[in-house]
Amino acid sequence: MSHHDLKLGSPNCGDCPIRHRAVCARCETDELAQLDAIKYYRSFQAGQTVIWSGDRMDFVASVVTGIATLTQTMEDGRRQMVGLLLPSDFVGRPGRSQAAYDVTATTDLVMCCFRKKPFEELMGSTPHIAQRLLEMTLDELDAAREWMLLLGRKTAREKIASLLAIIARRDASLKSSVTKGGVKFDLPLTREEMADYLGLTLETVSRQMSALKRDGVIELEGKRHVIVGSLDRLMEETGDDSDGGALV
Amino acid sequence: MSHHDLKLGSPNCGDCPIRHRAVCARCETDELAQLDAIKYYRSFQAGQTVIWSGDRMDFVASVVTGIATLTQTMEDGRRQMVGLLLPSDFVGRPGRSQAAYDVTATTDLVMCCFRKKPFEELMGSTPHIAQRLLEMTLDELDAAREWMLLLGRKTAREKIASLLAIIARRDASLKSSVTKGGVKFDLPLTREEMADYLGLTLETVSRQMSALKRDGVIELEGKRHVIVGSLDRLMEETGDDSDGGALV
DNA sequence: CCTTTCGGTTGATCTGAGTCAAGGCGAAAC
DNA sequence: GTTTCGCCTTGACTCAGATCAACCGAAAGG
Repeated sequence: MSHHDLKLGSPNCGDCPIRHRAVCARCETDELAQLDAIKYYRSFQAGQTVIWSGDRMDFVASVVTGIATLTQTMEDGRRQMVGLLLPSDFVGRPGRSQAAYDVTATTDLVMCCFRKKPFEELMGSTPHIAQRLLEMTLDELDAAREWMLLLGRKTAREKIASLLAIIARRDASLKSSVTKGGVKFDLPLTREEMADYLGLTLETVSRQMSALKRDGVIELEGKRHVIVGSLDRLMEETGDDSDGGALV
Repeated sequence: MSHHDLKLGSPNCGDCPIRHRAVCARCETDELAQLDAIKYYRSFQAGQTVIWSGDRMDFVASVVTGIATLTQTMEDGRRQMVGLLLPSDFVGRPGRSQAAYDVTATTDLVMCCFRKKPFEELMGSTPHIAQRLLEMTLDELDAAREWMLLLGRKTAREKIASLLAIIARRDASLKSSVTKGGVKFDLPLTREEMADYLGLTLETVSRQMSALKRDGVIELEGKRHVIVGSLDRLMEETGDDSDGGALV
């Protein structure tokens, strides 16, 4: 990871590279200065709403620390999570003035915001940034499509296993402690948030978590701390192809 | 729509603007020539596979005429459509050498392909193209997120109505014949393809189509030709907010 | 012309996940 | 220390959509 990967992020993004991103070809240090000039930080407490769908949004931002979610809500209250923002992920879109989704902090959250107008101008003059953004957006589109398969075709058990695998994987890469197959991590989501992610009810989430525990796929320490004995065993439950499908 | 919107497309893309896209700021005509130099056309018959997931893919492309789908398939055969490519839509991603999804022609199809290597180089030297691509990708991400809400939270009836509304809307904008509320169009998808789009079985699709007919929301002429008396009535069935939610 | 095939419809039945409802437990509040 | 509240679990029952199966009609192909 080069210093360029930090461009849209913050001083300590180094802690939290979820996905590896390609390194830029050229080095123009004044970009950083220009970005610095229009950036500011905002903090939110767990549970706080960052912005409501439809609200005026005059910034774009990237997550520094913590976790945020994008959700859509139907008139009658049915909710579907459509984005899970981890450190280094990006929110907002150049050329749009209203938020399209509810953005909520699920943990304490720090975001690095860029005022939209100057950011757009900078994007026009600095091809680099559009390219980085394109790359990130394409990654997110891939994630969304994986997610669509999950929502449309997987069983409740497979959905849960898939979500646990996603969290385990990112947690492992974060701590870069590739333990021999056993992994421990804290769930950053409540049962209800998991349900909104997976298109299930919270009762079904709870039942399937219990079932996976009963069947020895996972262990639970309290409600939030998960221990996965064997990641391979967990992966068997996801319904996914065994070969991780790492497309470059 | 300016001539720039056609850049990644083909001579007759003018026929098929599904979504309006912003017009570029500057006019550099040699871009067109450069793109022309690396492009070529490929035709496929309805039902033909353009490329299989995992296959080497040394081009990126955009749809000129016809419709293609992106689908993911699980080992046991469960299938989920994750993209519906209409004229002017883009496939492939710079910086990736393998296809991530099955791409299939559902109607006769003409694609405008660009050899990947030179396209990437061109993208490096022409900021313009990355910006267009970013914009298109963001649109697709939004569509994917709408789709996720559909897959995760809508009932079978709402799913069908939503799909019909999507097709009706694009068909209307294509023919730009904004009839007083009544619309006719041909379904470009089989019941099975609709099912793969919606995360349902084909039987459920068929039953819900019949139900919508019985309830006077739509009429059917043959199996494929749909008549929607009132788009508003159809929209009521989708579960979506009434205010179209046109975010700029 | 008959037969096969393909896409579609419809019925009967089954079942996975939703719904409704009753607790449990731990942390914060009083 | 006990009450409250938020989050989670579990049970009983229901139901939307899946599954299995029969059948229809149009087009293709011999």
